[in-house]
Amino acid sequence: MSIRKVAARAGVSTATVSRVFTQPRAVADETRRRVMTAAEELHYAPHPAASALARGRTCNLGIVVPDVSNSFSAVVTKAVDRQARREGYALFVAGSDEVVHDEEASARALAQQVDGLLLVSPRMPDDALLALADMTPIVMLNRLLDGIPAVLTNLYEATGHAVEHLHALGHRTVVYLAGPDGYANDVRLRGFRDACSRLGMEASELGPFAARFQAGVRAADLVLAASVTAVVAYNDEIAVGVVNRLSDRGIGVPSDISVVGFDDTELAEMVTPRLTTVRIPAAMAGTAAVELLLDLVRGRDAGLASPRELSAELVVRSSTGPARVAPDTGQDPAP
Amino acid sequence: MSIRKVAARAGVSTATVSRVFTQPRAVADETRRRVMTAAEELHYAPHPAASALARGRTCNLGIVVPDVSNSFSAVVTKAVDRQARREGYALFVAGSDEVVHDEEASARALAQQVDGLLLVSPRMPDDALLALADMTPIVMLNRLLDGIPAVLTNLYEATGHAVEHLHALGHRTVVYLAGPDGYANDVRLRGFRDACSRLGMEASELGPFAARFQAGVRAADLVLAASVTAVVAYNDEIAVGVVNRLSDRGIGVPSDISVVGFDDTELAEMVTPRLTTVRIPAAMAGTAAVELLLDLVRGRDAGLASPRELSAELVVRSSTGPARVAPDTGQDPAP
DNA sequence: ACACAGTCTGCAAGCGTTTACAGTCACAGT
DNA sequence: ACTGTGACTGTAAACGCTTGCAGACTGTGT
Repeated sequence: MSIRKVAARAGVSTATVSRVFTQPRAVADETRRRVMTAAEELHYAPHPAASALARGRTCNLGIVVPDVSNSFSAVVTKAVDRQARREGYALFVAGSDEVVHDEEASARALAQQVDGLLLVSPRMPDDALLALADMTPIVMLNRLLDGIPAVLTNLYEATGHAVEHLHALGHRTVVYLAGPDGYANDVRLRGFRDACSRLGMEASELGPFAARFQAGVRAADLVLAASVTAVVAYNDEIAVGVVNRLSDRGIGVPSDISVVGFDDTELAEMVTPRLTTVRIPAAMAGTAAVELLLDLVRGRDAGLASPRELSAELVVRSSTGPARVAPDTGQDPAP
Repeated sequence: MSIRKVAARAGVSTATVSRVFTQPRAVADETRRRVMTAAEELHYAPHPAASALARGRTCNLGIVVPDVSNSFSAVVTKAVDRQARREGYALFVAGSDEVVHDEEASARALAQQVDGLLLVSPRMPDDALLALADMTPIVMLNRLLDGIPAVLTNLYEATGHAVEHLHALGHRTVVYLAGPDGYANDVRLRGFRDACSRLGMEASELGPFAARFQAGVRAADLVLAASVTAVVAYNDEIAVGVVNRLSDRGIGVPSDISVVGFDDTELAEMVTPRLTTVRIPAAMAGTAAVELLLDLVRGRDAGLASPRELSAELVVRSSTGPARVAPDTGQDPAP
């Protein structure tokens, strides 16, 4: 089942067979048909490794995500997979489990055998990223670094909207539940702090927490001890953990405490109360990232200039509501 | 950065460099050190495609899942990714979106460039599977076919337990919400039917539904029209959709209707009420599947004999409870 | 008739590794 | 001194495909 057998059977040279599969129009109709027939009869399919070796490209892409089973990552991956396949590329996936070392190792390993690499919320140091970018084209999601194309969202503003929303509901003391260190957390945190100080709200922070449900459950008790009326959580999973634990302890959401999440994963609509959350267009980001990446792969120098920015937006549902009169914080609202 | 440059720099032949990377102990210490130094200085790393071509193996595995962003698939994928990496393999992922044709196409495409393939709940016809198995070693999850190794769960029994559980709670009319056609649905359905008839329960079926939340929402109204007191749903997502919609319509779960899901995804603990569900050990299945696959790849003919069976079990939570007196079904219980 | 362009095909040299085989060398045994 | 052994290294032929180059052929314009 090598190209030679097919060539022999069709009575042509291997070059012709190769052309039939890579540039069909360069071959006469009659010849092409003969070759195709022979190929089918022999169940021939070109050998990807050989092809990759000869052409210097693999027609494979790779994606490295923090957590394969995280809903946000999964949605991104799904979109990427879809778009990649549509463009004729197969997709490697690797999860780093938030471990920087593994992330870097996986990325380097994949870099060898792909035409381009997608890094979702990478946490490795800048120079590691630049080194990677030297090996293969890369595009990042949710990370900013000069010289590396990226797809971002206006999360800073959207976080501000979330805080404004809480402020408008009468909340004056808010806590931010941090996720794993990194750009993704930084931008949320900055948006949170800036908005709070702009609006004169009392802002505090807890964490970092793992971006998981159980971490949220754990966080809830800390939140309660912090005497706040509102919580902004790093992502939906943490937010849901908080909500569940609060409910278990008899604290009403949003009657006693309001909770805001991030991502707008499917989860947000499934839990009770439905989660107010900052929607990040994960699927769109995945698709856009693949397009950007393929532009690079194909030599168009798009995107290096300025990162592509998508719009995140606050989705108000039922986990946020009017603030209760603040618990004994010792300070009254306006006189 | 080819092996030749390294060889030149280290003053040895390419064969020696190659050996340093593939069978280090076949090279004298001193030589090995020289080669390593040269390699590092040149940032050399072996070219995977060339290596694959020469050795006939790629050190890549592939997995095809019905839906990348589905929680169950994602957990399996995560475990597979982890185990594969641990064994020195990179992982291709492809989602079929439940489309049989895409599933088969993806699988065939991947089969070319992997040492082995994992098929999660494949829905393609038997002969397509056998054809695939001719191209590359494959292992299936949640599908049974003579001659192809698989990892299964005793879902038939576990489904029986779910029905018994409902029966014990006094339920006599149950509906099963079917998922996409295929083995996974079949085994649930058989377990459901058999248990119902064994226990003398009135069983009905609706569907098939897509294995998604929204499909469950839609199903809920059909359930209500069917005048049953209990529901067994194809998976957790559908179950949660049902629960949510029922709640929205003022129907209590479990006070009015009990709901059972499948998979025991993280979701099950996050929603209100927490979901009674049949736990399928997804991560364990993924890990086991990789081990089985690698046994095959490495030539051990394990697993062909009988599929590896893991145990699924009913996890009782709060979405099931004592049956209400049945609505006007026109028939009384025992006289 | 002849030159020329255009279309199609084949030749053969890679692409970067691996590995069977053979060669070299040092050393131990006789 | 000679052979045998083992440890190490090099030679060179694959692996299966791509592609620049050139040759063969057909048809057109003059």
